[in-house]
Amino acid sequence: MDNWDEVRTAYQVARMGTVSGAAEILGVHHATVIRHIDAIEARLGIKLFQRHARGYTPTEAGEDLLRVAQATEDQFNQLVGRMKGRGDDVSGELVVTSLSSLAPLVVPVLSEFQRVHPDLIVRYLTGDRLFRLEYGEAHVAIRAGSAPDQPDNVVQPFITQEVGLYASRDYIDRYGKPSTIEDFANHYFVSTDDENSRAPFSRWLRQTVPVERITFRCTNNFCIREAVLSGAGIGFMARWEAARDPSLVEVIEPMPEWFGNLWLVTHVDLHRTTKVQAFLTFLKEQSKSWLP
Amino acid sequence: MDNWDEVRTAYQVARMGTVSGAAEILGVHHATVIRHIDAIEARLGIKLFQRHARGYTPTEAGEDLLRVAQATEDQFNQLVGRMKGRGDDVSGELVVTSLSSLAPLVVPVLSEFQRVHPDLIVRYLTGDRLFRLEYGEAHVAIRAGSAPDQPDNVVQPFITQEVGLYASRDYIDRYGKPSTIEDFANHYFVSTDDENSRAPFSRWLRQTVPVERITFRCTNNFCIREAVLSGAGIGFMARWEAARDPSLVEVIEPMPEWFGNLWLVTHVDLHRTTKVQAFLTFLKEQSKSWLP
DNA sequence: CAATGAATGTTGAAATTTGCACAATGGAAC
DNA sequence: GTTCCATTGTGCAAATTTCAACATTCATTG
Repeated sequence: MDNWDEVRTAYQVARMGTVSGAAEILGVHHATVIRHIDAIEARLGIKLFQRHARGYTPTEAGEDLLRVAQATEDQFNQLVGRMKGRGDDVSGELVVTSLSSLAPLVVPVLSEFQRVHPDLIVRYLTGDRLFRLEYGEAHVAIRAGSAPDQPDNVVQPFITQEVGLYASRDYIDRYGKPSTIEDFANHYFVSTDDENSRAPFSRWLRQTVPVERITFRCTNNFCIREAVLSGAGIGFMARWEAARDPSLVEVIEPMPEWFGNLWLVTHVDLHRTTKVQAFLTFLKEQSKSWLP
Repeated sequence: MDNWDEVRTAYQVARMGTVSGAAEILGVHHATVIRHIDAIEARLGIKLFQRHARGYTPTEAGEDLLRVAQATEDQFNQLVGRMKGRGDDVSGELVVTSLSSLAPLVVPVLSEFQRVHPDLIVRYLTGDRLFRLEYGEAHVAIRAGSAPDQPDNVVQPFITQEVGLYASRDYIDRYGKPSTIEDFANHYFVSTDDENSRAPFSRWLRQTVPVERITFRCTNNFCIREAVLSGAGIGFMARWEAARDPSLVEVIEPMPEWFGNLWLVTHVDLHRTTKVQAFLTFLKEQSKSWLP
């Protein structure tokens, strides 16, 4: 069965009983219909219709085809309905990925978004590796760093990630609070284990503080937070993150050069879909409350 | 969903994940595949695939289409299997029509044929009106008279219907047996009520015997037989029919001009099918035993 | 019984689709 | 980093399909 259009033509002829009627429904010339029928019969080597001057009467095989194609048309119509519906409202899956450190911000938004759209299934992917939009692994990505520049991706600025240098009250009580940057050489610092981290505050720390004073290093942002809270040293944290914990003390006034930008990235093929757009506007709206 | 071929193309792309792979399976150029995908997406206004350098990844809608089209292909393959199977062996329906007077001959043949092909459903149509092959009302017709000459029908000579003039022994005992044709004027005859009957023996009777001597007329062949058996008069019967009843006496030697030909007629579209051919050869084989 | 109308069937011209050649892209391996 | 390979994307000619107009057939109707 190499030509589904011919099946469709034969189906309409079987349904109508005449070539002309089928041609009108299909919106083609009746000669086309005749040729389709001749072609499919020749290819299968089976007569589907008995021809007479008053029309085409399906043979047993033709009746069988009629039933099958009827079901097929129903299936296709339902499919289109589902696809159109999916295009117009927000349902199905929404797959979002970000750095795991943003989870405390993103998860409440996703949760609320799901509550607004009960038909939606939310998948939030965080992990070591980057989930790739171009393979359909995610619909929306929240990325950090300099503006990504992939041709198939639609990138828009999201927020500026404001960070500060924090220590726990315990730490201040024990070692004092550094008053100047020069004083940093006498303190302990918590940072990422990745020496190539391109986060602006990481680079600033590497340039400003002697490496031997970075005495606690880990790969995961949650660990850094825990380390700072437990008094292991001074470390960078997002301001919104630090604000949640009253035991944290801002060591020095934040410097704008620490701040990095976050970007909202979508694949160009999905960017215009209602679902993705709905989520993007929702996300931007919610994020306004993240900064004072 | 106006173009089922494009659905099929999209299906293969979703299955393979690449345009090239789909093109190879479909036996078309990859440019064609790309154009089909573009066309169906444009028509539906829905993205089915995310394009990237390593291939096409189906979106949700694409996955949905994949499932539906997969089922469709299965259905079509099963359909072809059924149709081919039906073409190659003898099953389904076999619809035969004839003059009702031939039933005693035809029914045993049909019965035996059905026994040889247990999957077959036999429908034997006899009735006042002619069942028409060109509307698919029957697959095979056994017709009498001069060779039918319809363009869509395949006609082949079947047998010569040999008839004779019979009377019951009762009748002979009562009225004697006419020795010559001239003697007919003193006898009683049974015949059809149809004055326009074109059966050769009917015409011969109308020309040979005074109409007032045709004293028993009926529309049905069975009635004629019963009338002759009950001694109502002398009447024409098929020789095979008369041979079954020992109480019948052949009044005079049969004349060849009484005999009419029977024809096997099939619609041209069905004539070459295995089922019809199998029945025709079976019927001809069996009919050899009808004549001595 | 002739006229009518609705259907199929056939032919050449037009439009659409397809195939081919080549360019461009991006990932993977070395 | 460079090369290789598989893949997508595009312009143009060729092949195929489709359309339009006619001829034909057959049942119906007045």
